[in-house]
Amino acid sequence: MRILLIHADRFSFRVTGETSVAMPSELQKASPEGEVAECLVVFMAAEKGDEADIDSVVSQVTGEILSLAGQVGTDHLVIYPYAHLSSTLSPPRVAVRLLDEICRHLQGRDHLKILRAPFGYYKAFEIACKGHPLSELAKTIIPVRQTEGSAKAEESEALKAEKTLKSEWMIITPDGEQVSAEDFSFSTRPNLERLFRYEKSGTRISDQAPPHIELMRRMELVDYEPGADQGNFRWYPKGQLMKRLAETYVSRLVVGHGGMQVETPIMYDYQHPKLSLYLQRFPARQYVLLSDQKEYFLRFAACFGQYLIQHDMQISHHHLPCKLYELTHYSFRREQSGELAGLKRLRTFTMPDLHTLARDMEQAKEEFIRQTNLAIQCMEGFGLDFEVAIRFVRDFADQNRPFVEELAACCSRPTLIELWDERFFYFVAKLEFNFIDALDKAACLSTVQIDVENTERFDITYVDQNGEKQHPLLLHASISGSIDRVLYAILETQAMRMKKGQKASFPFWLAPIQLRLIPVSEKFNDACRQVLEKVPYRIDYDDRDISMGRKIRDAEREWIPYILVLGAKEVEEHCLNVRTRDGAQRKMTVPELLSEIESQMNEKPFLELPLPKRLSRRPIFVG
RNA sequence: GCCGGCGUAGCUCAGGGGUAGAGCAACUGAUUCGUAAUCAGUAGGUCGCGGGUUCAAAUCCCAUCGCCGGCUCCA
Repeated sequence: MRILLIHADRFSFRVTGETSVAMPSELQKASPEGEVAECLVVFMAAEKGDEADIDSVVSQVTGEILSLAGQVGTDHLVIYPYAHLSSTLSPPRVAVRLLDEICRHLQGRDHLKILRAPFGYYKAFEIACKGHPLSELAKTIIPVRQTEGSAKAEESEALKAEKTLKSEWMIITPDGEQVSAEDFSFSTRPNLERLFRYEKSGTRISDQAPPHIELMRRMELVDYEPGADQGNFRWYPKGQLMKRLAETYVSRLVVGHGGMQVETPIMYDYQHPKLSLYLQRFPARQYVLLSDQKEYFLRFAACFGQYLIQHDMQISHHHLPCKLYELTHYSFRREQSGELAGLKRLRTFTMPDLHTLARDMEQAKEEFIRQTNLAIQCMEGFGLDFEVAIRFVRDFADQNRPFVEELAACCSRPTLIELWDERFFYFVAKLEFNFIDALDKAACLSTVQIDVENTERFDITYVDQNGEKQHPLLLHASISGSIDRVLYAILETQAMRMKKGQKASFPFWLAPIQLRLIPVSEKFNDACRQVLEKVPYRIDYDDRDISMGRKIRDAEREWIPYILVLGAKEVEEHCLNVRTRDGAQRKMTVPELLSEIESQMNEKPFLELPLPKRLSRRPIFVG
């Protein structure tokens, strides 16, 4: 940071216009004009690199100012952002933060009178420099990298709070019985015990890579992309198909539940007064994008976009509960590099995000239960097993016993409860469905939360029976959790089955290839083509010039649910020889086969195969 | 982000200061096949990228990127 200090007999300024980095919030913190008699004027410009250690820059700058003010004997200070002091300016966000901090520190000295000029505006000024030896001083302040102990000083309030946060762990059974988690007999719920130990101590033991990583590549679903930032994957046709199917399924569930689907921007103004307040609770966890001079952050969920819509909506009590839904394609979280893990944790991911405005706590609880049931239905559709954890602020749980018991009952399994003495976050209740993977590690999928803070912060209101504006309660829900993570859970589930010696398989509606025709020899290619036309599912045929045994093997390794072998016998008898994942072979007609499949689709979405139907025409994406 | 391990052909991996290796896949040919791998041949590599040491580096050293694990973290 560069500073220029001038001891003056007189100083005045006034704002004349906005620059490209103007932000309205500055005008609330600083005056648009001002005039002082005898004073010390501090011109300053934040430079690139200052963000490496804000605290050190602030303490050095305030040190310089206080020392000079003492020497020249003045109590009047003018803090004046002046970009022209440097040719390597910091981002505006950093500059404003430095200004704020410096002013805050100086204001701590009661005797000082401080006048602050706004950042980001053109200003006219007049100055009368005293001209004595100490009256002019220019300095360059360089951040001192702090030692490791204090490097975490930037830690946000919320994170600090979480560290000191004490919690109690309970288990509640579906019939409402509650015991301390330490005393609960986990013998029938080994995964619940794993979740509890994992949540309580946070340590894990593993020396292997999660098995879904090999599977996602071998099955040609998803892969790393070395040309992108870490945690940004490439999706091959089969993976992209499964992803779209999963997305379609979840979106249909939510819209069926009353969610009004919207789409909101993926990037937001870093200086937006309301958003930046929210962001400060969780610093340095998002991608920042520089466009022209302005900075934007990439959303980490649909919250912002939906808050901003809800703020502008006209909502009466007749409209509640009011639900906005978005499939956030994409959400971005700049996780630490060491935290990334295959499809389990990405930096760019897709997540369904539902926000429900509720009139009062009764309505919020009602919706909470409905959305929990929807999440259960969703997990069943994906064929996923899960363990339930619910976190409450203790007072809320005490005052809402019947609700807690009803929740436990509708989860119909023993549920882990965490009780917090105080509320440090925006929610009073948070339900999670946790998946336990092949390495006994937990990952959160579905979640439902009651938010008691953000409708006020973002000024979201509805008009009640008396015509008065009220802040509603807000429910956050992700019915499936991240779609990428759903795929991780499906693959891990299959890896666990294989470990037990069982055959892996996808739910029929999600299988990229649902049926494969295998001609006994080239002579039957035509017959295959005829069957192909009669089957309205994702069906292909293996016309490669290789042995039949080999074709069977390849189809089995792709986990294809139905393998149809076609030779002289079948053509003659007008039937199909159907091989299924259980190894059985059955003779069936096409209509018989179709009616069996119909029930397996179970009213789930269907999408066409985005690949050539002839295997001989299909390129190879991975080894 | 920190600590540790790894990076050689499209894939899985061997080699370890002096001519770059295998299996599978690909390609060509033979084969026309009855329920988890038909046979033969051909082609394929700046040994992650960048520096350094050396007569000589895939090999040793430094730096960097990526992957995996642990810590931390997951609004």
